[in-house]
Amino acid sequence: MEKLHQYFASCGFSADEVEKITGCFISKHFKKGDFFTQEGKTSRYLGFIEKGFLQYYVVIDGEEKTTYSAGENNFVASLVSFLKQIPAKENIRAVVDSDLWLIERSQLKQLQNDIPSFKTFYVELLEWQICCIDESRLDAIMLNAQQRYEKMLDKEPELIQKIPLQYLASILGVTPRHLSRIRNNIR
Amino acid sequence: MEKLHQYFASCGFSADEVEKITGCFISKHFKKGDFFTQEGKTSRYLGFIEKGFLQYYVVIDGEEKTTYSAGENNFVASLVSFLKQIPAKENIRAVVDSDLWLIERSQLKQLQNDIPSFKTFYVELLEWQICCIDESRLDAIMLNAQQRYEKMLDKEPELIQKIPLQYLASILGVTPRHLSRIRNNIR
DNA sequence: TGGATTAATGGACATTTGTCCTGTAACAGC
DNA sequence: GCTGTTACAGGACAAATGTCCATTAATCCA
Repeated sequence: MEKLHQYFASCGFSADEVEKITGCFISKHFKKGDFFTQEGKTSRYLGFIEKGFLQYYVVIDGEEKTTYSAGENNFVASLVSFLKQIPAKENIRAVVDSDLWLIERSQLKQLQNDIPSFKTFYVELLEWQICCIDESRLDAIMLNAQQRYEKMLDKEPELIQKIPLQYLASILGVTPRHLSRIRNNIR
Repeated sequence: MEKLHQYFASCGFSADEVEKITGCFISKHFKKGDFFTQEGKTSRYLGFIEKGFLQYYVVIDGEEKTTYSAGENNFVASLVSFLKQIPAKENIRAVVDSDLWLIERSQLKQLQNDIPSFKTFYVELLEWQICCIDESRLDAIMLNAQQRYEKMLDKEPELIQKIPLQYLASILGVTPRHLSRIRNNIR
């Protein structure tokens, strides 16, 4: 069974509701490097990551800086753009081949009208997103680059094999040169 | 008129609703240095900053690291603790004398039941909080310390007079020694 | 499959930022 | 007003991280 179904089933929706909800999503495959969101374009979809990993980044002085990243079983969106329907400030791209489920903002609102408990679910989803962003923010402040690398090694070991190191460096907030030093330290 | 009233009036609530909503808040004065939230304690209140400025921080190896800060007309809470009702990971304290309005989570839920449009308001508040956190996160990544200082100089000039420089340094994510260098550069 | 392109490693050096410290100024309480 | 305490500025040095580059390894695709 797909992770999307599992996810909504585990949120306490009935089988019928899960069908109705997941029916609002369309599936889309993203090849490594494909864009989910591009800077300047307004985000139409909220995505659920069935498989894969996505990186949020901005370009400053021609250099890519990662602002966030998200893996399987999580939702993905340029939140400010999607929520306010304004052009995105950031890019989001798949750093490995990824399978996503997409839903439009209008359908998300429709579900809130059609299924009473969905509004509560949506509030909880927003609260959850806040917690996730918060954790990533605390990590960035409380851990140094090596500790963040070790945390990633621990949480997503297989991912580190798949992502090009230059992306990984950007996700960790350091240069590839410094990531090379960190990897050397650990050995 | 208080900023709290103005805030809810500007959100489109009727005069009666504004009265009912603001009636759920209690006012509390925080002297410079007083704690709004302490690490390890579960946050009971969501606060609205009528006047003042608050700093969120964690202590690592005996050193305070600021994770977020909030000024007038904004809400304040250790969000994860308040939302999930678990012990807070961070401290929040007033860095200048501050006046807050406090509301309990249960009353926040009650208002959502009593005033239909309040649930929508609450969703928008959460969405707004996400946008605020997001902006602070992007600032931390996209700007260097001097640019963050200049942005603060621009946005909150009077605040910089009032906050002890050691706090300001922590808010900017640098040591006091380095803040001294930055101030020197700008002159 | 071979040649061209891209990615990873790590040396040498530069820059940024932190640590430790000292002198001075501001302030609080008696 | 004196005195102990705390806050601020900045020198000297150290550590962390970035820049630039050359070498080697991996990957792509005609």
